[in-house]
Amino acid sequence: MEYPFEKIEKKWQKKWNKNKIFNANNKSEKKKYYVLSMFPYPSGALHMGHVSNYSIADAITRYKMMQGYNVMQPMGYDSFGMPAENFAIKHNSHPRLTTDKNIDQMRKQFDMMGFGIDWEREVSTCHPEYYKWGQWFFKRLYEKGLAYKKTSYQNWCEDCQTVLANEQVENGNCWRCGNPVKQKELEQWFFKITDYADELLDFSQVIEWPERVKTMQTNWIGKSYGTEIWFKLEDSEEIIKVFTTRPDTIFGCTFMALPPEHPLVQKWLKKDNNREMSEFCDKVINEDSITRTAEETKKEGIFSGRFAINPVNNEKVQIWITNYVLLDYGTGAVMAVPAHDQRDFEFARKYDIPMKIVIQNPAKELVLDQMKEAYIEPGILVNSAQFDELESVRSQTEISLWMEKNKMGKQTITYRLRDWGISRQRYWGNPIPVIHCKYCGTVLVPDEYLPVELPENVELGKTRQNPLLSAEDWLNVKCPLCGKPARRETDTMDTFVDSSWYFARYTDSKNDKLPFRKENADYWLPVDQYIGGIEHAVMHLMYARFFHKFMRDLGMVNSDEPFARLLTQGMVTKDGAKMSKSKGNVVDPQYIVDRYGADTVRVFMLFASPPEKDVEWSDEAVKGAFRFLNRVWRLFDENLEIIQKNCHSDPNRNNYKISSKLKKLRFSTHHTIKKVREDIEEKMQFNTAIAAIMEHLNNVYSIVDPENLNETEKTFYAESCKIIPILLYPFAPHISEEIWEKIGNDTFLHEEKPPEYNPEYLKKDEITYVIQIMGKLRGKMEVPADADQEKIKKMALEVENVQKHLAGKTIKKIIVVPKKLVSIVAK
RNA sequence: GCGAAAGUGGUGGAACUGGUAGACGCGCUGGACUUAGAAUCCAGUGGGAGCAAUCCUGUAGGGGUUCAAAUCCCCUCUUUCGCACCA
Repeated sequence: MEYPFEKIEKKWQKKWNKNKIFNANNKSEKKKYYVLSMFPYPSGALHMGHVSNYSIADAITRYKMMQGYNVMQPMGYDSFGMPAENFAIKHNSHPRLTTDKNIDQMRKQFDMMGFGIDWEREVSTCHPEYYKWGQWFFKRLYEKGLAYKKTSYQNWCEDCQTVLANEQVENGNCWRCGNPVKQKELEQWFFKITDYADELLDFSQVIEWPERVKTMQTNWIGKSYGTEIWFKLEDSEEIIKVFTTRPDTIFGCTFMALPPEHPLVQKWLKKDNNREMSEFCDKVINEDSITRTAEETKKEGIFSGRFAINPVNNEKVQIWITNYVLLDYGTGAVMAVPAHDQRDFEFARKYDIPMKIVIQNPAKELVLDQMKEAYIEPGILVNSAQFDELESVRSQTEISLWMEKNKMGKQTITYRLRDWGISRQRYWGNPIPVIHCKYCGTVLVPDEYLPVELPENVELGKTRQNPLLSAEDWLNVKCPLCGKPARRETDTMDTFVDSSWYFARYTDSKNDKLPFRKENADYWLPVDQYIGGIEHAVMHLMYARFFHKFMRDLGMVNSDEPFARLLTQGMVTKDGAKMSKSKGNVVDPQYIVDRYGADTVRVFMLFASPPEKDVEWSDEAVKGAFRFLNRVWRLFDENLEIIQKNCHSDPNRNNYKISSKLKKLRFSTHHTIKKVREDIEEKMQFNTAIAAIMEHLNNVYSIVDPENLNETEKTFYAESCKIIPILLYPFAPHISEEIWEKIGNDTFLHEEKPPEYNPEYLKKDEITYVIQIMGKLRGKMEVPADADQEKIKKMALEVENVQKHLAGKTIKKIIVVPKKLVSIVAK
């Protein structure tokens, strides 16, 4: 007989709902605990990744409630974005329709899983009540000089008249029409995240973040110290600034490398009318960024016909236009030192550009003709005028200071991090609250007119350009300053903007005067436990940190970091691969819940592996989880009366002697309490916690005749049963509540404190020692707990198998590891 | 190429600051119950030798430190993830 999971789960979901136990108060005597899972994109149905993510979050939520915290677990939807727009284009519908439908479905499925969500705080980023405040933040950023416009190159499809994301470029062609993708220079909005670069490198205010996420962000920001060097052009007063981390190699610079996008190159192109040169530049620029940055791409270049002057020795160096320099890193220009930089070396060999050794290898003298690769190690400076014979690493500061003094350059810091481009030429996103006026320029929409609502009557799919251009009523407005006809900005914001502050909105999600009240934010923030996929390690998590710091600088929050603890959970795989429609290995949670119930799915997910690791889906293992819950159910079903009668009295009250079997069970009870609590509280390792409960259940089942126990034993037996629903509650809440009620309680389990273990019951009279001889296991023995070292040694030597192995050998040393083993060294 | 993490039975995974490798689950084998199946229960289960006690071997591969290594160090291989012509 299977336990009636369907009835039980519905019953308790209703009860929780009715009693609003998951609706968190913004004021409380209790300490707060904010549990947040990354909100989902409403793709339609819940998938296994969601189930895994939210099962972890819910286990933490419920456990923290038991510990007496005022817990908030909110939920919402990251509901703007390309998929909905693409779907609408394809099916000639509207993104709002499908989005709302998907959200309704997902909300139902969240409830079916029994997650303890505070639905009163629900947000959806595509609702005007929410996106109004994204626009509000845009304005604040603009006012502080942190939102600005600049041109940048984008993937562009001439035929569709639209910008394409990298994922919409298929083999260099547009995903929709198949025409080749070009690079187009466009005006785009940016947020100046680089202003916060140094602070984003500082992780001292986060309590627990995985090291690797911090490393990834640190590398992404990529702070490097170096020198900016100013090269004059040979035939003009113009200056090219280069950035280098190796000023010690400056005397070895034999050419300069510029990207085709460099403003000087663009200028020369117009001036020279050199066909070869402009063809080369066109080719490089028009390669989409994927191809261009691929490792296999060959280094290519063309001589610009111009020379620059190396300021340190006034030597003429050729200026080359190349495909391997990036416009937006450093100063967008490179001083090439082929003898000491591998990329420059390859390039120089290919185009027969001279090289010069300026750093000698102290171990083995370098000879130009024999070099097969650049020498990038430290060494001794040569051919470097007054710096000859200096050690290269130590010479760096000296050379930089000398250049600074002689106005040839300066010491500087460069970041790999670029400003955050937030412009999207799409409909289904948050409109940028800007109006363009011929006379007044860029004008912000006044706060009282926010939000700039998305027009509903747009032609999706008919016109190929940004649909907002087709909404003429919306597009043409009067300038708020001069009242003359003007046009709205048609770019919408990157959806990462919406998800950069939602964690704060949850603290006051219905507020229509402000994004949120400070008192609420100060009470709840930072998020105590954030949970989500590792794929967001850099982008989302860094944008959110940036926003949080900005909100702090506006005085809206008083914390430095949004997320105190971070757990990056693994993905759900099947047959060793990520579940995806294209691979056809998707398992639908709905089907599994219908068949086995939500508790089973949750237990499986948490039991299959530690949270940060991938979970390999297995139909068989799910049955195992179901079997376990059935065994729990049956235990209480078959022994209900005896448990019910005895579980409410203190097991220590009577003092009949108890058998060694019951002592063992008592040990199991208290050992399990200790283990489960440690696994959850210290390690967040739910798989071993569940394993411990399973083991304990096996121990309880080893008492086959509970009716025949004496009164004291019965209470210990009942205690061993009673802890099961309590410990299981965070993982399988429905069945636990039902059992809790069955054995005669009228409270909810989240009101029950995690049980305490009694250290007295964990003490053992005898301890098993292992005996090793020369590192090999040779015997075991039971030793009284109070035996001293000498006695333990003596006992070990008496063990028969030990004696056998010691025959004919002399004992050199005996090591006793207390409560563990005896190790004998003998020859 | 750079950076990070990982590699343990047939399988998912355990193993505290080095101290009985394989907890718990799945699968498999044998048995009980059953007309039969499902469900359930009992026993066994890294490989090899042996009736057995026991012994040998074993945590990707190779070396090392140690009384003792899955764990620490060095080298190699593989996989996964992230980033990438970063000057």
